[in-house]
Amino acid sequence: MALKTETERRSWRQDPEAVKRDILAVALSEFAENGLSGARVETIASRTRTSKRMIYYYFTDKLGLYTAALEAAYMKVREGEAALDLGGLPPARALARLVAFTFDHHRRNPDFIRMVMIENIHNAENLVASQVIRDMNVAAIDKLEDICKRGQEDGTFRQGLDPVALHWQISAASFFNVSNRPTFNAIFGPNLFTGTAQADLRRQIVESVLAIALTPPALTEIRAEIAGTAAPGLSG
Amino acid sequence: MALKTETERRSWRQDPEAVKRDILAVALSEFAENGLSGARVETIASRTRTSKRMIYYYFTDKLGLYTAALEAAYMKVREGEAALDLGGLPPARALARLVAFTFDHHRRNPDFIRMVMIENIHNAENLVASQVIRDMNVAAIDKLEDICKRGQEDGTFRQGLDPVALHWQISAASFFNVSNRPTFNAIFGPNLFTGTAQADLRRQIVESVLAIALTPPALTEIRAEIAGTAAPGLSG
Amino acid sequence: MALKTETERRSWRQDPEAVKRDILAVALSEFAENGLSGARVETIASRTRTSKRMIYYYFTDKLGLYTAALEAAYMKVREGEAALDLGGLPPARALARLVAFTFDHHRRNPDFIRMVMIENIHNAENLVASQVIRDMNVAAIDKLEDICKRGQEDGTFRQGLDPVALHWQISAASFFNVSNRPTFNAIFGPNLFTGTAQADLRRQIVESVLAIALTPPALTEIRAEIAGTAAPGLSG
Amino acid sequence: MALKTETERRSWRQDPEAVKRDILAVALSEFAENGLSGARVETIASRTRTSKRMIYYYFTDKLGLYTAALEAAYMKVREGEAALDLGGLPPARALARLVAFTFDHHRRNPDFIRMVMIENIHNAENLVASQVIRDMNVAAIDKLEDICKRGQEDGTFRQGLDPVALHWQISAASFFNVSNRPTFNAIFGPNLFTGTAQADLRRQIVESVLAIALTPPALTEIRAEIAGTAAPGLSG
DNA sequence: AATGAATGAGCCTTCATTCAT
DNA sequence: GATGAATGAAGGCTCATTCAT
Repeated sequence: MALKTETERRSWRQDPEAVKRDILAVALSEFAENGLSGARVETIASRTRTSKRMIYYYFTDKLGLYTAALEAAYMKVREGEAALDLGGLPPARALARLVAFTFDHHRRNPDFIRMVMIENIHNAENLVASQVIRDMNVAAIDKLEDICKRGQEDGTFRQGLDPVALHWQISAASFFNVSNRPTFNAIFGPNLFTGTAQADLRRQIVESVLAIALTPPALTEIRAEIAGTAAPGLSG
Repeated sequence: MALKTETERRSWRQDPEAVKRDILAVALSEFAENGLSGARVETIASRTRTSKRMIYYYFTDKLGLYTAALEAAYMKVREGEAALDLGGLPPARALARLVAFTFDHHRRNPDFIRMVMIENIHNAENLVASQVIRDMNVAAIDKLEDICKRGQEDGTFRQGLDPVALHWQISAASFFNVSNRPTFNAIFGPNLFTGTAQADLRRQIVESVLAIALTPPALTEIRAEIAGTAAPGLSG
Repeated sequence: MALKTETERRSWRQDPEAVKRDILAVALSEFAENGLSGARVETIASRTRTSKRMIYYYFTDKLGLYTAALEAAYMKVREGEAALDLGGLPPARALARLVAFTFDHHRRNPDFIRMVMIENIHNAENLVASQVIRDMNVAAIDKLEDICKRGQEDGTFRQGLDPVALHWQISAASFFNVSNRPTFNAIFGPNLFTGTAQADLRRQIVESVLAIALTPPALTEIRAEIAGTAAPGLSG
Repeated sequence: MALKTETERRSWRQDPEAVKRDILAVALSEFAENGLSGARVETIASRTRTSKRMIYYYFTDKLGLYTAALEAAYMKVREGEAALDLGGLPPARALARLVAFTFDHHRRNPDFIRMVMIENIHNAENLVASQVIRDMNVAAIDKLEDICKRGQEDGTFRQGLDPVALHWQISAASFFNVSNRPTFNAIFGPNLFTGTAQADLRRQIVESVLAIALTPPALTEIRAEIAGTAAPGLSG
């Protein structure tokens, strides 16, 4: 099969990590597109620089490859999140930026969203089995927890706020925006997914989350602030 | 397989509609559980009172059966929604009740949620192909459109409100609450899915949607109202 | 593959039992020749009038086919044994005939011997799992038990004789004669497996078993008898 | 796989014979357990202190390794037999001891028995190909031939006795006792393989062989002898 | 309308073996 | 001598689908 020339092969031989990365990248895209049972090992292999045999050499079986791809998807997204710099922003502004960033980040990573959808179809069985992913996600709301703590200390955030519940709110809107776009689009048309409508949605989500987290006076204040300036952190 | 007595067989013979319903119910549950490629025609047939041949007789092929199951899922859910009686409620209260109802309704119909997830994985290709479903969904926001119109007429709702965008907001939270429960639960634990936490979430979603739709004075007013009474429409 | 004409196919269509028998006969010969892991489903199928797919349709998997073939081998051999008529022979003569018959019967059924060898290599795991075979074998020493009882009643057989132990003696020689012929032949040459040498071996085995079972006087008597007549029942 | 420390490695480095012995021991046990096609080169390698590559380096291919293991099995057993000291025993007693020893020796070497079974399944093809084994086996009945000669010279053994046929008798019982234990046990229960039953079987086999080899008067005599003494050579 | 039998394409996986260093 | 990486051929098995009655 796979007609690969001898020179092509030599170039990446003896670099197992590169081979694994290559396989993983293809696998991620195939699984994201077709699901666990829908993806074909054959197809994955053919899009790879290596052979089907090497997939089994490095990943044991189809499920092993899927799990590795799932982990890779999480890792990639978490790395992107880590790049988010909330600098010395005051809590309210930091939260606003975090929400907007999440909304944009999810839009930029549809493969990750699809992998999570697929995992949910499978009742998160493989995610549960992966200690790697569970560890990563514990750290995922560190930023949010920090913001909440600071906001409560300086009195701008409500007391009794649950960072996990707040994360749920942020995720719900940002995730749904990508995951359910096909059906929503099919039923109600593409209007909501154009540039300006998406910007409106994002603004609304930021608003809603702030309204949940902030005390009324702090909310009034930041609204005035935002209205008075072009929000540089929200562009994306 | 499944040893079915002759008398059992006769009971539903000559009733093609019953046979189709039987097949459809099984198919829905199997597709919802395993996805399109994950579900097995063999398994569906064995859980049916009929044979595999009848599936092909009535539904042509696997995809035909899947599409029919998808339509059945939508139909069942839309029927449930139709039962919602917003009576002569004033717009704000009607909206609050609609949001709460949607949240509860989605929780009660995980199979429907899963079918929609699966459709999204398949880029809504089969939903697009089904005129039946598209028609149903146009009617799905009739209630919401009516509420918006009435709210804008009596001045309690903001101008320039888009019913579809509002529907998006309502759906996002209600859908995500069911669709992503497995992964969310796996990562952050089950706390958010207990009775009281779910009630909190629902209240928050109602709040957020009202905050988006209502004018500030109307919002202040309904908050006072709700605070003063046990909200009877939100139970469930 | 398997170029089988349409007319060929029609002749045995809709006769599932014939198809199963056909598969089973081929499977028995292939497993006996190559062992469980050595046999190829592909090869079995190609020697069959049907396709590989039907093997799985009727026998679930390779192990299922193997077990069925093992059962078939036992069944065939036990049927052959059932044909042995010990009539109203006195115990000593009946025993002599039984031993000689077993020796001959094993020689005539090398496939059965090989299946039992293979089962022993697999620690009799599949035999243990087959209730069918275990039941058959309980009946296998009925004849011998009857002979022993009669012999002890008329005083020609020793007291305290164990039919199972006697069966062991009979089997050991008769089985080994077939099972170990290849290695024995390779090392010591083919002399022992020629017609006259085999006849000598058989006579010796009959002698040995009688010596174990009979009381000294009865043994002396039957030796005289046998010497005086050509043993018609022992030819083979 | 198998994390082996550098120091471990050095200890047997530069000692090719030790490496070969190590491989051979593992191979013997794996082939004996699983047969030729059932054994996995991978598994053998992993149980070894070396790598898979070394197997091919030293033994060319799987069949080469199997043949070497077969030879090793024969060699080990023949060495054990060589240790048997028949001293200056009179022929009848020597024969009795040889039979008893063989019975015990086979019981102690089930791996060897299984290798011979496997060879028979393969029609002794590899044994035939091994000059080493054929030479060894010619010597295997030297002891027996010597006993026969001495017995015929002193008149205690019958004339016209074939040492090979006698070897066949001894082997049949001793071999079958180990080779067919799994199936026999599965069908008739474990009774025959307990300590006392095995002792009975051994005594019976010794008896039978003596009955075949000795002249009637010599037989009577040795029976008296054995009855009068605890047979020291038969313990095991 | 209904059914058990049959089918071919293709899927996941494994095996013994060899290459490059 | 020694090793991890790599390979092609094939092996067991499953899938949606159709045939003959």
